[in-house]
Amino acid sequence: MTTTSARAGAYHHLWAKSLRPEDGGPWRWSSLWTHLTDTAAVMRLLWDWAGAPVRRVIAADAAGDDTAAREVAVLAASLHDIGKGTPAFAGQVEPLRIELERQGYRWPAGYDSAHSRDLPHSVAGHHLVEQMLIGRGVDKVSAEAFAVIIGGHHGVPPTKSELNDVFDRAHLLGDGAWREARVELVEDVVQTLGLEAALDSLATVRLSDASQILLTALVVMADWIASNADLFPLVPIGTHCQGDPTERAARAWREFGFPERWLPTTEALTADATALLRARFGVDYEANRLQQAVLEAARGMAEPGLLLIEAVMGGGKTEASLLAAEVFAAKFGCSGVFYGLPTRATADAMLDRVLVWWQNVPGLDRGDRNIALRHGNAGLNDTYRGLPRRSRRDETNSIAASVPEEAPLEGSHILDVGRDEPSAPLWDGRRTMDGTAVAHYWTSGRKKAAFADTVVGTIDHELLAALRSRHVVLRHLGLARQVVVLDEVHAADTWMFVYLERALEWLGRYGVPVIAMSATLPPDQRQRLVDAYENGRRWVPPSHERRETFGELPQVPVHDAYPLVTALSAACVTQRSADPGTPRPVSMAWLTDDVDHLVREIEPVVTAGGCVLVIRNTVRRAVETYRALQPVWGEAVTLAHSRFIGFDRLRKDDWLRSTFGRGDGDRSGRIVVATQVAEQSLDIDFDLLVTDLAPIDLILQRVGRVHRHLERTRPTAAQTPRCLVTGVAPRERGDVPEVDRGSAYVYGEYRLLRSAALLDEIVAAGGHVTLPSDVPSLVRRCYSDEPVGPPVWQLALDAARSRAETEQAALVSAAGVYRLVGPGKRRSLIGTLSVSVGEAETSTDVARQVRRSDGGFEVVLLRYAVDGLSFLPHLGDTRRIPTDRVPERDVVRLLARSMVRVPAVVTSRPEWTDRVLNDLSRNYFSAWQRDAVLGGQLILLLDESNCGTLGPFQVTYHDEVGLGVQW
DNA sequence: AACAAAAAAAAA
Ligand SMILES: [Fe+3]
Ligand SMILES: [Fe+3]
Repeated sequence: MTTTSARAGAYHHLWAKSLRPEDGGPWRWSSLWTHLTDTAAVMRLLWDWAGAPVRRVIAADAAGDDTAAREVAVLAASLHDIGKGTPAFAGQVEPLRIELERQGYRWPAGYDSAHSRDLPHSVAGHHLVEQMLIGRGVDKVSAEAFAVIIGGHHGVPPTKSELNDVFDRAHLLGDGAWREARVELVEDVVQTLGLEAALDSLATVRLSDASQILLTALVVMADWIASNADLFPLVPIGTHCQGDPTERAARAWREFGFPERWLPTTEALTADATALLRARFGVDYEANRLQQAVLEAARGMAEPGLLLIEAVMGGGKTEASLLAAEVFAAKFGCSGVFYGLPTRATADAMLDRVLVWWQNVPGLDRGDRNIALRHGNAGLNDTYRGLPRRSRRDETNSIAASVPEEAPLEGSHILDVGRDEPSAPLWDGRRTMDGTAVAHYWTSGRKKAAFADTVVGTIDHELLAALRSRHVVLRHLGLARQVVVLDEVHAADTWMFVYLERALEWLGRYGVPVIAMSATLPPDQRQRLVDAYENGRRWVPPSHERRETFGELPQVPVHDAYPLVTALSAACVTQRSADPGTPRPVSMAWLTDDVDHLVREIEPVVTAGGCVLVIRNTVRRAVETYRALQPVWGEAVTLAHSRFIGFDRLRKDDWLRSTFGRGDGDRSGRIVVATQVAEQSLDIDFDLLVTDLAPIDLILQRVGRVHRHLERTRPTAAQTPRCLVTGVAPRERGDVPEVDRGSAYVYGEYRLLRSAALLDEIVAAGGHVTLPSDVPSLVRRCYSDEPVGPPVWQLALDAARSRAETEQAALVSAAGVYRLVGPGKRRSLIGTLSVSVGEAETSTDVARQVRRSDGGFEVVLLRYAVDGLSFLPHLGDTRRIPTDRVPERDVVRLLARSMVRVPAVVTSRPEWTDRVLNDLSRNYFSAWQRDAVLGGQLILLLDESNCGTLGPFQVTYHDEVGLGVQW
């Protein structure tokens, strides 16, 4: 439906998109007018999708007027690519440039299409819009706050210096015909969409930083939709797209088939807890005390806030959190849930449970509901892949998902895309072996994942909202629509906590209800979470020059209870405790750190048919212990740690679960030697526990593995649950312990000494702890600085403390370099993602990551033979693996399960790193790079005896011992 | 020259 140039006015020849002809077909294009009006019309539709919380944030800057706020959003969308109306951009495509020249446009002498990079259209657009607003009498601060949405519509807002440079590049901006055309274009667009009032409103609307972020994200999303050539087809050059933009957008939106957002009912606000539980999860049992307490707490929260649930694993927390999430969604208008977990494996498991809830939870919405799984290997999850790929409103109710495409999009060559932008992404691409960034993960699911109503993923996807990274605004928009649930918060280390706090500030600012679940937290961390959320919530409209005075931050009472439910709402903290369950006494004792003593303790238990778990703090110690026990007990000894390929880890986890889980496993006489992998979420039970000294919370977590299943009958030698703590050099009673060096590296000497002092106390008092009632006070004391231990320890404790404080401070400051600025700190987003070279080089620990990397890295472990690559033989798949193309799906899956982490030693010196990377670079297969799972992965090849070389190191792999690195 | 576990990484 096109005709030859129907519209008068030279501005109609400005272009936004062009399509390079394939096989010599005619050029196609989209005029700037078309693209701007399309994007603006899409924005009007997106406004409803955005949901109440997002709209409230933006409307607050427009005197609470939702319609006025929407029109500001539409205006921003209608101007987003105005920077394409410049010689810098418009000269890039020859045939379009020739047409423009015919219309009277002129290019500066010596213009070359490479000049477009000197003035990216986003930066030009920011400049033009800011100048236009200032010309209309808008003050500079408000003008910048609006203009930066245009400046940031490609994911990175411009910096001050980039904006200053525009003044020196006026020739690329263009005057005369260019300026006139832009003025006419804006007039036409504004009139077409009825945006006159919105334009006038900018004189009084000063957008806050939060609104700037959400509006930028909405513009990006509208732009992506309006740039989809299936929904908004390009037309042959010389013709113009016909039809009313609003109608075009409405048709496109229907075709797009985006599921209607979840509109929760008010049922959860009043219904009985047990009735809700049964209806949402299809169970027949009654709601427990914790679930009731959580539901009550959520109902009692008048404003969006933070709900902190400290309780043991398996206490019905997941169900409790989703009931609370439904309450919040009903109260505050959230469209779904973000459920964040610390690992991909736990996220995979959670998807199944959240799916049940998502299918059962009632709503006023009709049709499908959107859900996404968000983590690196989401594409390998069968549940996720099994969900319908696309949804249409007229089909029956089902869950729709955005599942990654099998293969990257090929054959389309949209030319304008980012052509005038520096090509390096803000994210440092994966370091590849030939030194160039080739890490192109491409899946259609990835981008859509942020837009799903409900998302299950790794907690990283919440933490990433606090990282200075390209398109971080999309993460904000996604989360601002949701109730955020974070599980196993205690697992966050110092580095992650830095990001967790900042992310909570922003969530508090957006009024996003947050449910955080954890084992007992030290009071200090509890307070910091509350402070972060509350600090974000306390914002001042940017039009107010003076900062309003708020009261003191609410203090969280120190309450040694477990389980404990802490609720922050409207600047008030309330706490509830729930039923702690059956008290479990466990006897605790020290054990001398050598093989003889260990054997002597294990022997009677094993002989009597019991089973033993030995947890070591380092892989080295675990392997040593395994090797020492094997001569005595042979096959009865099993080793578990993280330096196994995924295939073996799954195999071992399954075996652990079936052998030591509930039910009758073949557990008699068995010994498991493990690192911290056995501390994680496995529901396994042993008759005796031996553990290295660790911070007390982790010891208690490990203690949770001994006599975990109360109903089980035990051998006489293990009638009482016992935990033996070792990993400390022999000492006289009362002496300062000398902790193992590796343990000190992992946990820090200070925390270990404090933990040892508490254990000495326990032993001196009879050698018993009672779970869970003793947990809170022990955790509190281990993580505070209050005096512990006898007087002779104090010197050592003080020294260790000051070292710990120095290290902690260094880590926090390194982690903070790439952290986003908090809400309310800046008037505009200008430069908000940039980090100066000076800052970035303050320490070698500085990294643009939400988790600290230790220098180790993952490799795919494969066997090399003359006729090609194959899997390690014990995987039982003898196929040769093709390297000239992306292998079949099941091969890719097995490749993903052939991954193992190489320890950090190999990169502990730059010269080794170089040699290691050099070795790995030989196994670079360009055909694999376009696969989402394989792209950028490092490959390590082993010979027939499972040996390989990595720079100066020899590598071995054994399916029962794991990866060994020797030198 | 020793030292866990865990995750991330495309655009209009
Ligand atoms: Fe653009
Ligand atoms: Fe655009």
